[in-house]
Amino acid sequence: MAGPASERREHLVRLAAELFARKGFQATTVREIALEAGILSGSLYHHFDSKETIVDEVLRTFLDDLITRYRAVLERGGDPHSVLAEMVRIGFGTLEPHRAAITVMQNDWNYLRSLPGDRFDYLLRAEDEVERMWVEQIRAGQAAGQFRADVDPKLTYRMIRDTIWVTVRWFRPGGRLDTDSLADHFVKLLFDGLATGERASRPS
Amino acid sequence: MAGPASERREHLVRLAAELFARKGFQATTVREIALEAGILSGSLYHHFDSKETIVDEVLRTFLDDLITRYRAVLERGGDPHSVLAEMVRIGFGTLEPHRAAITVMQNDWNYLRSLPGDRFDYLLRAEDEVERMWVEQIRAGQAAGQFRADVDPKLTYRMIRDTIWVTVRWFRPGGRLDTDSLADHFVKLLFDGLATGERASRPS
DNA sequence: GTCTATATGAGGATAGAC
DNA sequence: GTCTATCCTCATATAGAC
Repeated sequence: MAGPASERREHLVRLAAELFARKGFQATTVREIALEAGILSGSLYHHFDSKETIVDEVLRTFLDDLITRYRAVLERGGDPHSVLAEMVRIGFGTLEPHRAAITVMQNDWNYLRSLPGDRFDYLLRAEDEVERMWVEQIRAGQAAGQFRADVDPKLTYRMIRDTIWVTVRWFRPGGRLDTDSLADHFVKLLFDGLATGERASRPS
Repeated sequence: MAGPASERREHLVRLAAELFARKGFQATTVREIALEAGILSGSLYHHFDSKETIVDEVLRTFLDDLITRYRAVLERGGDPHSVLAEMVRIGFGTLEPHRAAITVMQNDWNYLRSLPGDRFDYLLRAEDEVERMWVEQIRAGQAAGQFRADVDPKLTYRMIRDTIWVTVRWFRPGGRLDTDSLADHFVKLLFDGLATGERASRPS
C-alpha cells in the first residue's frame, strides 16, 4: 500500500530522509531503512511501493512547506527590500526543520531528474514557481530604486538561492551559528556588500 | 595496471567524469564508461584498478589545478580587495575547464567521504588549505579597513565559496553568460551589495 | 503489520585467450 | 590493449505464512 499520511508512515519517511542525506539516495538501501526502523526490508513494502516513493515524499513535504511560507510573505506585501529580506530568512529558516530533505535535493537532484518517466517533474515546476516569486521581487526593487539596476535579476536570484541551500553542507544545528545569525549575516552582505569604500590604501 | 598519466588514460578519465557529473558516481556503471570509450567493461581494468581510482583521478586533477592557481595569485600579492577579486575570478574560471569534476565534487562529496578507508581524506585537506587562503585575505582586508569588520571571515568565505561552486548546477558553456560575466556580476554584488541606499520609499 | 524466503537482476571485478 | 566469459555479491521487490 502506498497510501496517504499516517504517523507510522511519516516516521519512516523521516528515518529514510536522514539516511538519504547522510549517504545519498542510491547508496542507502531499503534494508538499512528497515533496519533503522526495527523491521525487515520486506515489511517496508507494506508502507511504500518503492524506494522512489519514499524519497518522493521527502521532497514533496519540504517543497510544499517552503512554497506555502513564501506565498504567505508575498500575500502580506511590503516594499521589495523588506520582502526580500523576509524571503531570505524563510530560506535559512527551513534549514533546521528540513535539513535532510534539502541535502537530498542538493545531492540527488541530477540523479532523480535523470530517472525515466515524469515522476520527478514537479521538482522543476516547483523550482520555476519559486524563481518567479524571487525574480519578481528583485525587479520590483529595481523599479522602486531600492536595488541597483545594473544587476541581472535572474542571476542574482540564483546566487541567493544557491548560497542559502548549499549551507546545509556544513550547517549543524546547535553549532556556533544558528539559522537566524546566518540569515542576518547574509542579508547584511547581500544588501550592503563587503567593501567599506576604502580602496587599496594602507591603514593609518 | 593503475599507473601514471598516459593520453589514453586521461581520455578515459575525461569520459568518466562527464558520466559521473551527469548521473552521479554511483549511478554510473563501469559498463557505461567502457561503452562510451568503445571498449568492454573488462578492458577498463587494464587501465584502472577500480571505479574509485577513476573518480579519484578526476578530483585530484581539479584540486591540483585550483590550488596551483590560488598560490600563484597569493604569491603575486597586492591589496586584499584586489586579491580577493582575483580569487573569485579564478574560481569562476575553473567552471569551464573543470565543470564535470566540480559537479562530482558537489554531488558525491558526502558519499565519497563516507566510504571506508582514508582514500579520500585529501578532499578535506585540500578544502582546509583553500579555506585558509581565503580567510587570511578576508581578515587582511578587514585589518586594512577595506572590508567591513562586522562580518565573520569564515562564514563569509563559505558563502563565497558555495556561491561560486554551486554555479555548476546551472552554468552551461556557450549560454547567455560566460564565466567572466558571472565573476564580474558576483564581485560587484559581493563588494558593493544589492541595495542603493533608498529604503522603503515609493518611486517618484 | 511483520516475518520468512526467494525471485530477479545488475554491478564491480577477475582470469585467461587473442 | 581488448575480448570472452564468468564469479560473486548485493540490491529491489514479491509471495504468502503468521
